[in-house]
Amino acid sequence: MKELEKTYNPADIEERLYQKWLDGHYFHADAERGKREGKKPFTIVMPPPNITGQLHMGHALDNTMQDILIRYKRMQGYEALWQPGTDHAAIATEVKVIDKLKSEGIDKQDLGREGFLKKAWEWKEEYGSRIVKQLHKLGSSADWDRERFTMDEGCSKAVLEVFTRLYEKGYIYKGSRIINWCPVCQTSISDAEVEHKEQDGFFWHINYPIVGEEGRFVEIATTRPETMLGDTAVAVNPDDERYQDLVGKMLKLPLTDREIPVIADAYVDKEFGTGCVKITPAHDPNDFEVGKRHNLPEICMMHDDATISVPGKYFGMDRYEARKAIVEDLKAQGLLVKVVPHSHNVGTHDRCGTTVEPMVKPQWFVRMDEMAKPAIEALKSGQLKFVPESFGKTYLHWLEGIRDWCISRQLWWGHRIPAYYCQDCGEMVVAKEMPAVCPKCGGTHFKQDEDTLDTWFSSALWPFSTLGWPEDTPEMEYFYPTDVLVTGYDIIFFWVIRMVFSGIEQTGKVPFHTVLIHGLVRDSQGRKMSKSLGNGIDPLEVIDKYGADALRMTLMTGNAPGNDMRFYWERVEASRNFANKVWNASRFIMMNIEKAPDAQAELSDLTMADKWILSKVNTLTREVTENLDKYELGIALQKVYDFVWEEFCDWYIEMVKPRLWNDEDTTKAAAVWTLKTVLLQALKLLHPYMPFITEEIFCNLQDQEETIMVSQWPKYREDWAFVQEEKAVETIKEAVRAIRNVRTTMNVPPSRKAKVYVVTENEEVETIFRNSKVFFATLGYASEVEIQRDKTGIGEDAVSLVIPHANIYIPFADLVDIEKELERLRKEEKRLNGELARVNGMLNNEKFVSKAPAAKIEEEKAKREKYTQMMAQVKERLAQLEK
RNA sequence: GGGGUCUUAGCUCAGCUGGGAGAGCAUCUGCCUUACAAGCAGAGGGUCACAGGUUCGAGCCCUGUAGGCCCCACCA
Repeated sequence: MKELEKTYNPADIEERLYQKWLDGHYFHADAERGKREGKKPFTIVMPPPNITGQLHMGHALDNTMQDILIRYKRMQGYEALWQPGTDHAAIATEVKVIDKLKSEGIDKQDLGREGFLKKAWEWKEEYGSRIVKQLHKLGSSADWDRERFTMDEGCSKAVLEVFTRLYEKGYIYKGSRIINWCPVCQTSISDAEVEHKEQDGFFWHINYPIVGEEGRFVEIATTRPETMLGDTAVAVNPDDERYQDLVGKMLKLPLTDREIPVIADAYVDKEFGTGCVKITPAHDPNDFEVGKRHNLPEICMMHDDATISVPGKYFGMDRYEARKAIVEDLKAQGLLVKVVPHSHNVGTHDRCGTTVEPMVKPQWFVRMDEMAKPAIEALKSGQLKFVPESFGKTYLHWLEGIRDWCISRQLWWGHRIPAYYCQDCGEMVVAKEMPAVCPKCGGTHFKQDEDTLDTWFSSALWPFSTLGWPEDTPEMEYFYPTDVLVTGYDIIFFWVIRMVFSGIEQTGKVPFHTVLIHGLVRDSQGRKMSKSLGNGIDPLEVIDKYGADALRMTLMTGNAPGNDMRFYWERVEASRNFANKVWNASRFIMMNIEKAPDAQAELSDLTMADKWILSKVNTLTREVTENLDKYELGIALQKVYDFVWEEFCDWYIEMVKPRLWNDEDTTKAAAVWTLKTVLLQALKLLHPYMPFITEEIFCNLQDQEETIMVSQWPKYREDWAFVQEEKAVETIKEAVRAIRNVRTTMNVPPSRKAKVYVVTENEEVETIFRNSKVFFATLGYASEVEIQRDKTGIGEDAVSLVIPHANIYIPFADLVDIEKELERLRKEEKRLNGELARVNGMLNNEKFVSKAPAAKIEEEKAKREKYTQMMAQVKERLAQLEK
């Protein structure tokens, strides 16, 4: 056993212990071993962090929660697999690599696809493991032997398998649809990647001249005048009396030489704007639908970078530049009726903030209607559960209104779409490998589709692709479906939903039964932590300064599932203080173990105090286990905290000191045994939250087991439930608190000891106090303690305290002020009066007595008895003093 | 436009199936008591947003109101 430092210094132990765990392969889960030993599997797949990522507070929270669950289950004897890995993060990485190349003076296009991918892989090799190393510092007990990457061989194989299967089933198709286009990233993006932002803009009212009717116009209102270059109609509501005669007429499209028809479509809201809507099928999703219904031409009027592509004056202008020019020209021609300020929602790309441009392009889509159904059913039937439950509604709402998923991206970094085009006849073949011969023309030259897949396509397969699917691996058989998925509410749409329907479709099973949702970690003022604001706190800095345990604890205290939390240094300090408390309590115990190194004790050897704390830690064990099973991680931690600090340190350790200091004491061994036993058990309950400090102390405290990580999670024991002793100690605590309280109010310093008389006629209470004299001495600053049946020998100059079934008298001769005594007693009388009024109110209520549960009634009756009895004592004492 | 969520002590937040309002920090008063001053002992502080309802009993369940936050949505 080593001597411990006076204060806990995490930096001294964390790295060493993590290395020990790695060397001991404690993180490793094994399907064969699990099966052989008849263990139940417990599996969590880690949300793969982007290879471009740096550990931030969100990761720290997410992974701490997972680590807590995994460590807990591992200690409970499950074969616990925490499957880690990283995500190739298509756009994010491509952008990073492009930037890096740019700084070296290299252009992506010059490198060509092959050359670029080579650079991208180099980038991945160099930076991809950075975040993994950072996760180590957090103490994450993931099975790093199984670390995967979304673009590794196995995951890529799974992607090919899923793509070809879905294609054959008709669930993946290629088509020319209107999609969200990012003009800066130059790629299509999915609906989920579009973020709607309220923007102040204008409503431009423009007159479109009616052909053949000089001087007559149709007034339309638009927020995007530049798109008129792509207009192919103007629509009115078929029931709109104002415009009945216009339908079918032709309009001259200003600034162009085109004429477009007026059509009638129910999509138009008569009440909104002018009731006339310009239709631009190629640049607006609604107009696209209208266009389909009316067979309108789709005129694409922009290049991929959102510059104007129609020949003429505006050609090559940026869309906003063109807007200005067009408005000016309309004004000049007298066609601009008015400009009305108008705020509206604009879709932006969530990665770069660019305003998305709807475009019609040939893209690949996943049909969602059929696959959404079982995913909805999974939640409704209870096979899938969200914690907290309300997020289930978010999930359902999205799935019920889901549209087809655009999965193709015009990027190079990612899984290339396995579609091959015959260079002779143009036939398209979807296959896992490039075909040798064209099934249609027999040609042998093929070219693969240039597009890659949405990065979420591969993440959607993560729960099974990482376990070896599509192969029949032992891991698939044993660990799948997984158990819990832990993630933030911000990626339910991106990831959780797609994993669920992919899992059901490919494996026939819901990939996990519980989704544990957490909120965002915000700054002290409640703002989102962000790079641009510079308000982020780096978890690694917190670890350096206060240790990983303090960071983890800070993230878990007072945090309820799904709720955002604020992070600030004072909270870390509080956590650090707790770690130090645990450290010092352990230090105290170790110093005393030396006095009885091999202390063994039977339950019958234990004193009242020993049994009390044993009973307390036993109850704690049951409650913490229940809370953890319900994913109430914050509550469980709070309970361990309260137990360790208040019950164990502030009361039990203080109560036990006299026994340790007295060489004659025959119960010393029992005390040492209890201290050690209770501490070890508390450490185990705390270990999932604070793995490092608990491991260090555990190993210093005993030498039977080499790590707390795989020690057995404690169980509730009937033979450790000591009801009587718990009650007795509570009585003593109440008495001690009353004494301390009165001493403080009277300004008596601890150094001034005083004799304490306890007067009681209750035999049970008398026995308790008779056996507890020492506690009055050490905890209540008593010089001597007399337990007696009456007031013999107690002068009138004593302070008196009323506790249940007893009076306590402390002679403070010179300090006693009768007036203050009376005041104190009257205050107590008032309090008791209030309590009695409440209890009587309930018990005198017939309805309460007839309807409330019997146990509740008994409880209230017991209280009434207690308060009545105390009240009698107070009254008696008051009467004495008032004389 | 729809949906969700929050409103509890000066601040930040817990509060499990309804049964006498809690923690941390901050404040005030004493203590360097041989594990810990990153500590010990004590104290003050709350019509649980508001209004109704259900119930013997509501911070908790239901309805409405006000305010905050979030998500979704094609009103040009």
